[in-house]
Amino acid sequence: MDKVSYSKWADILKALGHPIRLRIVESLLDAEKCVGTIWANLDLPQSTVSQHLSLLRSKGIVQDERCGSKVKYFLKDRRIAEIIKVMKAR
Amino acid sequence: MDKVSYSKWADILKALGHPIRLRIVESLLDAEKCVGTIWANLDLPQSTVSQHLSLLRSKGIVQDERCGSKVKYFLKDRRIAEIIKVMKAR
DNA sequence: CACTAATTTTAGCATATTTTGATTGACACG
DNA sequence: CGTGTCAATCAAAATATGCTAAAATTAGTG
Repeated sequence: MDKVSYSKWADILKALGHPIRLRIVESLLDAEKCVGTIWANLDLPQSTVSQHLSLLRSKGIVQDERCGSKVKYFLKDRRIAEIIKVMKAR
Repeated sequence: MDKVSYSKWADILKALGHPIRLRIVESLLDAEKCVGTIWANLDLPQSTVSQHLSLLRSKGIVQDERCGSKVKYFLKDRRIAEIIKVMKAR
């Protein structure tokens, strides 16, 4: 792995390395969801959820798409899903 | 994934989410190494390396074993290696 | 024991991250 | 346009992390 990859992947892993963000990402494994739906599962202030989404977006882990008055989020990199699959294995 | 797993894996991913620690872990993929050898590849103060090793150890990512005056480190959880394999894919 | 090499630990400081209320922006609808 | 809903951003406080330098530990050797 070259230097760029090290810091890129370190950034990605760091972004995943937070319980709330990990839950958000896992909730997007099977389907895209809008912010309100993600928020509904998390018992946290709306701004907190939005900040975490913003971080995940800035690292290229998720992508958003406006859909009328809502904003949908979905996973952007297939490998993220694979990493989570490894974690869940046994 | 249950709540305990979320915070456990978030901790693990956070620990991996640092370029130095990622390099350390990657260097242990193929073989165990003593601190001096790990240090030699990193151009950092020895105590800094030791602190990163200590963190990786506290998260159960690596394990150490004293061997005379040296201390060897090796990966403890096979799944960590699998996560890195996913990262390196393409 | 004294000396050296290998490694860890501690302490302090600078930076970065996390959280949250308040504010702002975007959109739909009457 | 005014209002309500959904979501992003701002700003400030609290907390956590990373690094350096110095001191401490542990083991091997004469």
